[in-house]
Amino acid sequence: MRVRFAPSPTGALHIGGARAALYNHLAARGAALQGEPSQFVLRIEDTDVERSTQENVEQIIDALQWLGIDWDEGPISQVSHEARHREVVEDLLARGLAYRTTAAADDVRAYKDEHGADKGFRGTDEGEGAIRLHVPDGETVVHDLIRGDTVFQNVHMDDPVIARADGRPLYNLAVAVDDIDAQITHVIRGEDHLSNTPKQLLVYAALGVEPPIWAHLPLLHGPDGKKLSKRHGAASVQELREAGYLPEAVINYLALLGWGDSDDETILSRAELEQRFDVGKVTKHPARFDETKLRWLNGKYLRSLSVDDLTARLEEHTGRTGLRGAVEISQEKISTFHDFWPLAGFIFDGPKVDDEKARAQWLDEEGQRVLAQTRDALAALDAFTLETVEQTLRELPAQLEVKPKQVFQSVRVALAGTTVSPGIFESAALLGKDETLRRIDVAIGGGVPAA
RNA sequence: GCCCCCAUGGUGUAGCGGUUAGCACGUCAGCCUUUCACGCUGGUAGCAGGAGUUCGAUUCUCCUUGGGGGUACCA
Repeated sequence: MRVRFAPSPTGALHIGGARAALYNHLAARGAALQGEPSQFVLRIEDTDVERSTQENVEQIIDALQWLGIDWDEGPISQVSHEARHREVVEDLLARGLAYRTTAAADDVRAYKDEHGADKGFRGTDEGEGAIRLHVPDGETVVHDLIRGDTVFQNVHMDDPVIARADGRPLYNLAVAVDDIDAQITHVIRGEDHLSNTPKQLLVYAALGVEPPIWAHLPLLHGPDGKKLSKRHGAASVQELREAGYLPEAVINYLALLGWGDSDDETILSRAELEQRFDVGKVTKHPARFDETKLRWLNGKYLRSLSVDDLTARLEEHTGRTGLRGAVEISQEKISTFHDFWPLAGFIFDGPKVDDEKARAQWLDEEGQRVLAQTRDALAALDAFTLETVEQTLRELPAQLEVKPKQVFQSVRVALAGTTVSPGIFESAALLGKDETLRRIDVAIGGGVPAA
């Protein structure tokens, strides 16, 4: 099995594209597991030289590598096949399978007005103009691993333009020729290509080459059912990465978006996916990309990481260092990298200053009285550890005859500036005795945290 | 307009003629609990509609409706 991923080099790796890449990759790796020689070819090219910039190509490669999708051949990043394409076009012309015509969109419309809206355009050889392929009578059947057979009546098909008047090749010719040359056996791509497949099949037939096995994936939509775009939030892998998701979670989520197994497992490792994935079982209907479940999955993966591993990733993502202690006490409370700083940032940057409500409720007269007592109790500790801090704080409510919540929340607001934080014993222990007492002092002195 | 594809709860899916229609996310309730989470328990919610075929349709066929794609001298 030889499959390829051939995105248009626009720079961003669209989520739908990433899923197509993943499915190709899983199909190849899965087949390899069965002992079948398999290759995954990466081809980033365009008949439009302008768009195929090195920068765009590199962005896609980078996104693919982040996801952990590797390739056996490629990437082919240049418009390197034009000569070959021209050669094929000349051959088709010479054999009378294609012809030149100056007919443009208006002429095609006029033709349909005359012959019927469902009749495909048929031109005559004028010896100049764009090059169109002759569509023969009959029908063209697309055999698809996911959809079964789809029959297209050739009468409905316009003679497709395969090259511009200046000889530069067009997509439908280029993909077919490139896939033939690369000896691709399975073409797994988005459903948006299904309607154009008959045109490509015509090229295969004209060249006398056995076509590959097709598999057209359903498209991805946004949460509202409309085409996925930036206004839905993240629409590309780069944006997902920036939003603080783990590549493992993204892969797992994408694999399950449009494909399901009779097995009910949800959390699947790369190895399990390679083993179980079956293109034939991909759904036929479009799926909505909804970040809610991705967040949940991401949290699952994030919590399963070792503290060291998570710390390293978080330090890379935030550009800060010395995060380990904070990571350790925050891990079970966050589901993406972006949740980390809002939760634990106070440890490094001081208490939050904008939560007036929390301060009003917990640093009022009663709160300050409790904090004063708390401060004394903590100050008396020789060893300021998680155990001693916890023991001390737990004894306070009874001694002061207040509810436990009064003590814990007042301390929390004094240390963090807000009512949401990692465990309070853990936070105090991490801050250390001096800093903990300092923050409590500041809170008692009027509740205004120091800079 | 023309051609093509698709249709199970709010979302992602399992199901492949007979099931109490399963699982996961979400949501709701409860438990746990120093906050927020995590975790656990339980609940809620679905076969788009209409004709057939059949002893029997979520499952097969057709129509309607709805959604999507294609229709460039774009990819």
